[in-house]
Amino acid sequence: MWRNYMAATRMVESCLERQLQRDSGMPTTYYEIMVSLSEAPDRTLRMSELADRSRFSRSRLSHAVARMEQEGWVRRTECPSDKRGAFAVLTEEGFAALADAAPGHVEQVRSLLFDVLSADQIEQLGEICATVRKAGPDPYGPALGV
Amino acid sequence: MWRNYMAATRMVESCLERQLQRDSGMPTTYYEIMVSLSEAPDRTLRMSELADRSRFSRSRLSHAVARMEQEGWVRRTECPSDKRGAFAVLTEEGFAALADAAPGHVEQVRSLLFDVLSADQIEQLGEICATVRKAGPDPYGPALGV
DNA sequence: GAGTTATGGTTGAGAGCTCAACCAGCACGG
DNA sequence: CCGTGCTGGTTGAGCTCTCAACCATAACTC
Repeated sequence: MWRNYMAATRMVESCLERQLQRDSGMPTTYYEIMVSLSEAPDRTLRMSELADRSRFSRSRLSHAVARMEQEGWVRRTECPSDKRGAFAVLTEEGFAALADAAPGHVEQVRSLLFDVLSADQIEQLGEICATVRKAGPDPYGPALGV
Repeated sequence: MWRNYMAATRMVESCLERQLQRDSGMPTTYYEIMVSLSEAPDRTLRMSELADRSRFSRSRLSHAVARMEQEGWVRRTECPSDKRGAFAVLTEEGFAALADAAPGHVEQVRSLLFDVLSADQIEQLGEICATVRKAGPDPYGPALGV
């Protein structure tokens, strides 16, 4: 059962990663960051807020945003009220790239998971994931600040 | 529900990776490779066989084994019947390292997943994973030979 | 206010992964 | 046999991720 779990989750993850990389030239990480930004007011978020939402370490986010910035998808601006702080802003290009990537990605998710499961199973899986998530350590990641 | 799924599976994966790396200085990848080897007769497997079992690309496996070899956990030997071929053999040190790592890892799996779910849920999850896995592309990875 | 500690964020080195290119050795057709 | 194509496996470049160290600013304490 455990091996089944590993195999299944790995497969899903791997397929998603591959599809997104192939069709849109971005890792799922970046996709998720852009999704978070796109949902924020002004498509803008503090770096740390963004890190918390996506459950990424600050370091990881910093590297990622650096890369995305040079891709033209994101811009950094400084925070007036706290001079250490930084905002990340999703650019028009970024939004466009996201809009372009989304349908394929969503479709992949559907076809891998939702299409093959019964309504009951989807419900069950939701329940299970919620439980696991709540039971787990929080934050589970590289102790907050890293 | 989808976000729940992502959060939960990521959390599990991330915790496992971290625990293993911290306590035994190896990524889960290597752990799995060694498990496969430890279960094989003579703790020996052809590279390609090993790749198939762990669902890793040949390239990935090759890099991994190279690293593990210089860690002293694995040895390569050549195949007499097919001079292109190579065997990977789990060394005594490798076996010891695995034996050392296993309890903590297993405990982590239990505490993250099995302890928090009801027997029914575990059953359901098993069913779900089996379904997803069978429905997915096979092989899903970097088209066989890469 | 001055010194200390905490917080926001970045940086660099090291490690693993992917992808594409590659080199052997094998197998098959003529 | 000899070429042509497969198969087993390796290699190197480029990318992301982690971890630890770091800098600057903010907040707290006396």
